[in-house]
Amino acid sequence: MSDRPNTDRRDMFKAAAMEIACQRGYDGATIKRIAEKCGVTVGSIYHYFENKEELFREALQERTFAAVLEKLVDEIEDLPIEEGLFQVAVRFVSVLRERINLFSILAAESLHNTEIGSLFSDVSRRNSELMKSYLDGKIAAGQLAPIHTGIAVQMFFGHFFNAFLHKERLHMQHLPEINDEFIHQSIRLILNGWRQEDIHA
Amino acid sequence: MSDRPNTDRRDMFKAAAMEIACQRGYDGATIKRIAEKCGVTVGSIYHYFENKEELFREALQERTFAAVLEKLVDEIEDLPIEEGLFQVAVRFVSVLRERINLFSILAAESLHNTEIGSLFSDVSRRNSELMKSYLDGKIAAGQLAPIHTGIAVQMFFGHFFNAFLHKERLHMQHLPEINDEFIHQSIRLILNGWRQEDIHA
Amino acid sequence: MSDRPNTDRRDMFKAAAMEIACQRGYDGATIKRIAEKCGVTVGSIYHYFENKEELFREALQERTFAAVLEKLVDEIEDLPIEEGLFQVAVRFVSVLRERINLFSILAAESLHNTEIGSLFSDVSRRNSELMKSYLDGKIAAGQLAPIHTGIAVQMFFGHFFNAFLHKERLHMQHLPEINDEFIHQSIRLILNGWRQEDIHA
Amino acid sequence: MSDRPNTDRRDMFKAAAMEIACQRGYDGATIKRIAEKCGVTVGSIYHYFENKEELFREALQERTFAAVLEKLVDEIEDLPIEEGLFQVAVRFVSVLRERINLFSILAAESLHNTEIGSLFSDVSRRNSELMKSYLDGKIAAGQLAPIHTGIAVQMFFGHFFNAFLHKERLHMQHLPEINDEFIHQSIRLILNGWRQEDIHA
DNA sequence: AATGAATGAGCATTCATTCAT
DNA sequence: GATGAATGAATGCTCATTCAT
Repeated sequence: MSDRPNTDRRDMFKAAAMEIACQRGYDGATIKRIAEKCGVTVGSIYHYFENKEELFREALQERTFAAVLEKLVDEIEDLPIEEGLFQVAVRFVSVLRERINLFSILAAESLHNTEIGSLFSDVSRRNSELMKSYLDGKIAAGQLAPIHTGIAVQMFFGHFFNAFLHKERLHMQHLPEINDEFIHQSIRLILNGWRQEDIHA
Repeated sequence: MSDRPNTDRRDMFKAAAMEIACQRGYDGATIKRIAEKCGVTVGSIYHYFENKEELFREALQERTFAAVLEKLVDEIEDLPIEEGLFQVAVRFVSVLRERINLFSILAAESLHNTEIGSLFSDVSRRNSELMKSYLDGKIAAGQLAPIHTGIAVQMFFGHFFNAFLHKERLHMQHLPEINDEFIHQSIRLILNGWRQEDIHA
Repeated sequence: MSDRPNTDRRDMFKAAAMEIACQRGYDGATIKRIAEKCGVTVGSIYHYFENKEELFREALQERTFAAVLEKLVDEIEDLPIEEGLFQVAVRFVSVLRERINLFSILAAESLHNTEIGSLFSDVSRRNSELMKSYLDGKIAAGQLAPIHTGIAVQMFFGHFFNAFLHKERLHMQHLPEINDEFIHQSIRLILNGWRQEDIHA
Repeated sequence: MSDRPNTDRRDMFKAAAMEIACQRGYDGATIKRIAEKCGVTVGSIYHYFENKEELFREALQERTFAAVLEKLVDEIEDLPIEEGLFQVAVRFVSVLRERINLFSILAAESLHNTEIGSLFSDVSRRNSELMKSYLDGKIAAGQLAPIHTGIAVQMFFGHFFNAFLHKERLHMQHLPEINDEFIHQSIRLILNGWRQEDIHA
């Protein structure tokens, strides 16, 4: 009836692919390992996906942050910026945590896999735009200094993405835990800057 | 003269390994490809390196940023912070640009290669510590607000690393160019914060 | 029907492995040669066996003498010792002859392959124990002198194993043929000893 | 002055080859490993030996038991047989122990290396003949029963060779230690036989 | 005499993919 | 839908041997 039958089965494969690729990389996520994790044979996967690349492209595409951000931007519209940024950061980190698999692969593979690279680029752009328009609104409303929002957004997401990857994926022990306290301090740093005040006076 | 003679040859292999790995990942940088690029046979590489891992470990280890930062920290000691941070950022970006191969592999492989992961972690820690002690000095001197330097350093390097990777490695076209202007604006953003306040008035 | 399906195919590989290893040793029995002998490609063997070691371990394990000896010991219980020992020796030699491949590998590889070595050791122990309990029974029944059965068993199997290997595997032409006459004389030698005494008069 | 210069150096290589081959087999005794053990480079060995086979052939040839046995046979001529056989066995075992390397390789490689096989065969024949003539003398002197000395000699050496290899090379723990007691018991078994008869009364 | 660099063939193993059943 | 068998190419690595220096 449909050309994409048995969605459950496809999803199972995608989930398994993500999980394994997270631990062993794209090359390490062999079709055999994915099949074994799902309790089927190798050939079976080829019944659902043309090839390995299709499996991964689909799995990655349907697991991005942009969808979450879209809703979120509306919800925080009326909060004070500090609170709004906090909400976004919290959700961002929680999505990273949930979908650590996806982002690991995205980060790692996009560096030498054109297709995944452009997918990453698209996701990144959508996020940037949503966030920029939020910040531009705040500037227009006089709640934020007239900063370069392009750079600001990059700094915002980049900071949390980096911090998360290094702490929770690479387990760098010299780094602070990524919790509410960390997020609060980060945002305060972002908002207030590092400069010693009377200096600014 | 040394127990690791014929440094030239070893260097050639390391450079080739970096270059190929940058384009095709660690797994994609096969010994055969490295050998071909150097115009020798596979076995020849094993005359110089115990195995693939040794080749990469050495190549990566001797291409980190920490050495550069060490000298730099002394040089900028007496500059105003804004200028000091600018110098560090400029040098950081220029090293990234020079050694884009290294950092691509580091970023990509450390996610699922324990050895490279811990190497990355070490490098990261050394950088953090150097920069933190610089910032702590500035705080003690009253030139910087008493911020959480751990987070600040992460934000600083993380921002430029991310921006660079996304722009110059992944070629995300919606992002601004990484030039002096970008660095200046980024640092001003960092120092002043985003907040709209009488403070800034 | 079983978790190790397609027994025929597995058996084919094991048989080929034995045959080649007999002629060229364990190291000389490459997977490629085994595959070629079976008319398949290399990868195909790995569909049936985890690795080379598993292939050989299984092949060897199912070709030991202990199983034969187990039955035989019951059958010869009531025969006179000379006849009983003759039966065992005849069967032992005939199994050696049948499975010359196996024993060659066992003998050769166990000297520098731990796994095969311990397999050989196990087989050897099982044989020893079966034979010892047979001899102990005979001693208890007063049909045999109260000898050190451990050494006796070693001497018994050792003699026929050695004689066989040297004559039929290494083709040492100065040695007598291994036939019924040889076995009879060997057993008479074993039972009566070499000593010249009025005893034998 | 000679076409085989620098005997010391050649001997060093042979000894190293034996030692390594004993632990890892003929194939495992690579030229590189032999060179490393001797503190020279690979190419150096080829200065002394045409190839690997020549190195091993020579090493094996000059390390047999026959020379020892030749002298021994004279010395024991006048001892009672039991004592004579004990002396031979003791010396045989001690030579095995000393040259365990050689005999391991001989036993292992002769099974699939024609050249080594025929070398082993020669050594075996020389030993057999010496021992047979000793036994034949004893029979003629009426000190030994008129046994088939060909088989007897095979049994004698075969037993100790087997026992030694299995116990001290393969470390089969269920087997008795190879010591004077073991040798004594073995010889008594050989001389008196196993049969329980009024004969022995 | 010795070195060190190089080679080419070979090895065990893995993998994405195909396809008859 | 699913399986299991098969393939062919590739991978990291090893080895005996050669040879200019």
